[in-house]
Amino acid sequence: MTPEQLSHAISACLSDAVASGELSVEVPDTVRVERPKSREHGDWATNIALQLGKRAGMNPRELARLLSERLRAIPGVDSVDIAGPGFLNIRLDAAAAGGLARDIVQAGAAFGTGDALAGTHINLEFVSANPTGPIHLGGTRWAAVGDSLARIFQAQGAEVTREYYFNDHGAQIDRFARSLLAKAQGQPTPEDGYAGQYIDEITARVLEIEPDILSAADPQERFRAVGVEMMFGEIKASLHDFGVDFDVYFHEDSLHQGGKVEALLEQLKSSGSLYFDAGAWWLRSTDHGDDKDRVVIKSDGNAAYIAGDIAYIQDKRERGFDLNIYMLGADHHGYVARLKAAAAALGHDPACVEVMIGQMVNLVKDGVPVRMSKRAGTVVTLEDLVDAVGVDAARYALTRYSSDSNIDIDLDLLQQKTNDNPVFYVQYAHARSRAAARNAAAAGVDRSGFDAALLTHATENELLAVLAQYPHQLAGAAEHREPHRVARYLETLAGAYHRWYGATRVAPLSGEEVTDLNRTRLWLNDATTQVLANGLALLGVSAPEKM
RNA sequence: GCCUUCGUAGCUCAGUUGGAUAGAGCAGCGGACUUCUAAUCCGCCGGUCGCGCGUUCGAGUCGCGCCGAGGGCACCA
Repeated sequence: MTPEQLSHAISACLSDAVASGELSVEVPDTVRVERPKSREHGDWATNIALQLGKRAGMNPRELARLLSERLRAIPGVDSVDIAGPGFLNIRLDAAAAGGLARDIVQAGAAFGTGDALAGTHINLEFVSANPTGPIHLGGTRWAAVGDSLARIFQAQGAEVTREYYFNDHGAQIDRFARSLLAKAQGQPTPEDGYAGQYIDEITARVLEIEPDILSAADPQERFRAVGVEMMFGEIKASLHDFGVDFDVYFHEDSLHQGGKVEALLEQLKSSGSLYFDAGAWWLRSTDHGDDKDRVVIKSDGNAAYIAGDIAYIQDKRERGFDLNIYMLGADHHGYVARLKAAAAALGHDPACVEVMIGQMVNLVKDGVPVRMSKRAGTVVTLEDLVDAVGVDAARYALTRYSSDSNIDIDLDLLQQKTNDNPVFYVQYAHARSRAAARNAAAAGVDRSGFDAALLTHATENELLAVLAQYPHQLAGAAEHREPHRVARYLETLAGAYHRWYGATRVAPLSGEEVTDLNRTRLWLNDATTQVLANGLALLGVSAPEKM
């Protein structure tokens, strides 16, 4: 019996009590069932009596008593105790708890998935780094977190489009092109230009493709066209090697081609969505929490940058997305209000725009923060990180922390102490369970028999309980947009598995006969393998057969 | 000044939407492999949850005010 099933059973008990007239309260849709911190408090606990006591006008302990009598009658429930102010502590019999092992194996990759987001079309925009250089650590964090989040959404039934917005329209692209041109001409980096080894490399490659580029009519334009395309290629390749592939690479330039932005702005002007003041046209972003309204059309008649954002949202809506999520760095948190205001001006519900603000990744060297500067060429890139620790460790390290917290990356430390990375703890649990299965097979243990009542060891009770929490953890990760919950859960699961492994055996000792206990434990072993694999897949981390 | 994120063990961080005695890893100390992987496990040590009020049966979690750290506050893109 899973916590979900128990939750439903408790709801049914509440409804029954209402029907019999012993209770008068609105029965909630879901009853929260938790794993108590202390094992003395049973397998599962609920505080539902405390929550409903006031609304029902009843002493919580009395309400708990009504519930406990009904719960005891449910098959699989071993005992129900009332504790403290009205907690219900529930114990299941081993057979009821152990059935989960078989359920998980049979569900396979589908175990843990849900339908909370079924039918929802989500546009998830992340990374979106300017094509003026390689992806740095900040972008790498969003690549890992964003891709994982996309996988988590899909596991809840959503249709997800991973989108990358290329800012290839503005002045920073010109600076990039000027930097390439200057390099090719043997001149120093322009005042506001970009420097770094990658500039040298891109320049050299452009010259290789177009040897006569410097004598072209407009060499800077040629460098812009070829160099930017080359940078796109580099970025896409790095992300692909990182296990992140976008469905759509959206070019800002495409919004401006054919006067689309201008036409949309005219429409907004005439519909009264923008207002005119002091020679400029403004967006009412203060309605959505901004400090001040934002200029959309400057007094010189040109569109401000935000005009592109407005057109972009409109484009996304026209492509049919219910939910448009922007993953931005903390240095862009001021964009939240204007993006929501943009949606509102277009006549959309601002709730269709959701902005996730993630904190910064800092580079640390010998315990001292180091400023990363693209122009100075001191950036640490996605490729640097992968070269140092590999894709699995890099993705895991970036995904296991809440996006709300800053993270410090010390490249030297990561290189020296890779074994401290918890990813190995989780991966090892998977590899170990696979080894246990191989050995079991060699000893003649198969899954022909299953008797859940045999799973009585304390570590088995614990492992089953942790396994049972996976669907809820996954749903929470999707709901809160927090992939780190999956990583933390996997660490807990790996711990429960390692303890079980140390305390029991799947395969019989040599000379012993294969029993149903061995077979049943193989189910439990394989169930753990499955959940570890399912969770690691959501993080984009491999689940090795051997380590 | 305003907005925003953070402040939990020596260090890095969780904390299941307000529950019972606040957890894990690392670091430190002490144990466990003549049988499925010791990249593991067990034990010990370690806390005024930044500070103060408030909300209520109950606060690390919610509200307000301070203190401290990071990031923002353009008719730039």
